[in-house]
Amino acid sequence: MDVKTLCLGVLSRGEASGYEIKKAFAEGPFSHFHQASFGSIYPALNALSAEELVAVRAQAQDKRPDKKIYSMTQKGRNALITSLMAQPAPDAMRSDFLFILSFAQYLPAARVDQLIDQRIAWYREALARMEGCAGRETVPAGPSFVRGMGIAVYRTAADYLEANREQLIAEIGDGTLLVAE
Amino acid sequence: MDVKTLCLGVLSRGEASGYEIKKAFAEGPFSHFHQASFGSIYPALNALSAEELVAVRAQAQDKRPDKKIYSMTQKGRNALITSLMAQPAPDAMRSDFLFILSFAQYLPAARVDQLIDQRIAWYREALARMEGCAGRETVPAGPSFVRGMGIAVYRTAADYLEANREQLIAEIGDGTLLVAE
DNA sequence: CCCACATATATAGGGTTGATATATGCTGGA
DNA sequence: TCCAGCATATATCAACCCTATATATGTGGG
Repeated sequence: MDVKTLCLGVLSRGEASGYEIKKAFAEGPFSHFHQASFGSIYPALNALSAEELVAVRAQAQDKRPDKKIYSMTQKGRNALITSLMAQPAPDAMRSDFLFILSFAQYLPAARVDQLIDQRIAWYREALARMEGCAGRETVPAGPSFVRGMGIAVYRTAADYLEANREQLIAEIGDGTLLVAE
Repeated sequence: MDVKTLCLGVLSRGEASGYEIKKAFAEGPFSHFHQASFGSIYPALNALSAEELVAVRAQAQDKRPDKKIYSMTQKGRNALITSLMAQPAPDAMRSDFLFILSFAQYLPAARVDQLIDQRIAWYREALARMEGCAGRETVPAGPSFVRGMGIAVYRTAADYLEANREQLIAEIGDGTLLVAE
């Protein structure tokens, strides 16, 4: 699933600028299962535009770069459906947090404690965001299902950290550092 | 967390070849929270070798390329600890599956059904693998904690899919395709 | 009052993935 | 039995993507 397809997906929900598409991945409804950066979004929008899968409309702004508002064409809609029908790549998680924790026995207990604190806070914040954006208008079945899964998984993760952190801290004696300072 | 650090992490558990490191990310104990490909592992091992963070030992093999067995040096051990003490990058999930499902209302119900089937099977298989590798030898606190979290999260995900799939299928009428054909 | 942040687009540089190349033994289905 | 596909084992390249940076300015908190 390349960034071009991800952009088409966002645009299928309504017109948007590159900046707004970025926000959809940073904080919006796609944030818990896909991300994309400016460095890939802007070239992708140019390519989509060249292929006529999206249309551009420049909105002049005072003392700012013109806002380029993109909207999906019928051709783009067809291309999106085709991509959605293709076999999805296997899911992938990347977590420096879990990688680091898998070496917990070599780290100071205070450090492990702090990392878990931060991670729980992050999950709780994400959960508040995801649970908060309910209710306003009727949500279609797809987004509702996906959102529910995100909430269930995040809640499990946060609960696990809270339930098992003390045991982990207890088991890693502070004297087992690989390097003494 | 670049691939060099990930390789050091694998090597901290014992010497290994590039091929074996790849397997640790594809099916091994790191597979559910990090991945790395040959295209990044082999250059990373060369760089680590040049920096003397790992040592290489060539094992001649019959009618096969020599197996290069890497082992971590004390310098490498220090470098790993330093990396583990740095602030971790935020966790990220990439799931084409969830992206596609968030457009479920535009897809044929049979397709959605099939995708969920595949995904549940994938989770169950991963769970069997993760639960299976228990018991053999005493597992340190870090890996045990991380493994437990992976199991908890995967089980929640699989259970959610099984509990909510029928409702999703029921809600997406098959006549709402964006493209006929 | 100033620093940090939000808006808004764009690009260069560097890291990663996925596909491909090379070479061979083993195994399961036709 | 034969062959296709998979596992072992290393290596490289193009395509893709992320991080950091550049540019320009309004706004809000300390």
